[in-house]
Amino acid sequence: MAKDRRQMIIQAATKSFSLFGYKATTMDQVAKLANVGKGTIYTFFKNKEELFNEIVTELIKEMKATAEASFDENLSFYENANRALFQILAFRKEHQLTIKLFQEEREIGTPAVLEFMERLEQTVVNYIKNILQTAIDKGEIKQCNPEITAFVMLKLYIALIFDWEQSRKPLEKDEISKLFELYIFKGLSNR
Amino acid sequence: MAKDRRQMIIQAATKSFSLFGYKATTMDQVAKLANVGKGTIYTFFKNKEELFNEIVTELIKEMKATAEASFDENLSFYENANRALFQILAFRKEHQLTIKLFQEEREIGTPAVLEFMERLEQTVVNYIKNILQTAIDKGEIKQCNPEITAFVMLKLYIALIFDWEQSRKPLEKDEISKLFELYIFKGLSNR
DNA sequence: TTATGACCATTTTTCAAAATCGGTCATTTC
DNA sequence: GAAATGACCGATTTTGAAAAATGGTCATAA
Repeated sequence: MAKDRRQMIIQAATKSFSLFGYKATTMDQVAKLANVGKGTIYTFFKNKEELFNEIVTELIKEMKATAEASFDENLSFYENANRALFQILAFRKEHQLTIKLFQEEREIGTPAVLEFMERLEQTVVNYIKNILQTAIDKGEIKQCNPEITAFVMLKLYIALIFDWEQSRKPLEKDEISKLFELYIFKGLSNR
Repeated sequence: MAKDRRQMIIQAATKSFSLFGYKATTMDQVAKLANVGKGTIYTFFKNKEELFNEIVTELIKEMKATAEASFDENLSFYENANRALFQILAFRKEHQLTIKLFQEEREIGTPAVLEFMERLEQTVVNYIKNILQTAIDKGEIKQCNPEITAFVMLKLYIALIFDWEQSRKPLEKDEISKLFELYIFKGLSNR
């Protein structure tokens, strides 16, 4: 039962963060869930925030892996970007930990959680940026600032998936995909 | 001094809302500023929220007028949309009342203020929607859902003006204009 | 050497008293 | 007598001090 204590602690903390968020998770709670003394946690992690960082760093890695897994060399830039963003935002919606943290960001604004969100956004933007750079180099898309473009693509996706359904009927997956193509890729112009 | 009491009250309330926001403005405060008894306010306005609505309705009208003033029949759809959105978001940044209300939305989330924000967004989307519909009818741009498109355009503008400068160096006005043209109008595709 | 939980300083929560608020209406003003 | 007023009311919010809880430590136990 008490084999790899470090793993037990991470498991327990993940569970608690997912259920209660960062702020409402106590170290006593984690210790109890992990079946270790509280002091033991501090032999593996400097403090609560580092324990949290360990977990969310892993989460971000997983998200990146999911996005990368959906990448297909033979598909167009647009197809790949669309897939990547969709995977990432689907991940957000499906994993209890990210759901809880998004809620905590909005409702409490816990600094550690805000930092995580920034890191997450930066990671996504960087990933899309790479896809963009490749497409630019291949001449598949116009010259453009990859950082700003990646940023805009992410914001567009968030607008279509999250913001739109704040007040209107949610859009279907392939509707979103079509709109994404229209706005960012093809452009509205007829000339 | 006590000429048009209604105007005095509106002036005083506007000042107080601009300085302290909706929640932190008291009816006593407004009465004092307007040099009237508190009861007098209630002979003109049903309650605090209606006084507020009167003022922000006027504000929204002004914004719309500013946007409409910058409209030029002879310019392209892109030019007009860009001008309209720029005017509107510049208005936001320059008027003390909107600045304060945006802050209150983020920091407190006062219901009356949230309602105003929704109304504001809806008005902007509707206005852009009209410009879009005209451009579609003229065949200047592709067939598209004008509501979603207007929504996306607004969100893109907000992303470029407000969100980007949360963490990075603000973009210049003509940079934003160029990016807007690139993403929404021309599209990234080289094919 | 490693694990632990009683312990500590600090922060957060609680909760009741006090203050403040939006709104009313009997009285005053013109 | 119509319009204006501010003392007043019930409801909500703020305050502040006591109590509880929390992150982190470290002397002791395993």
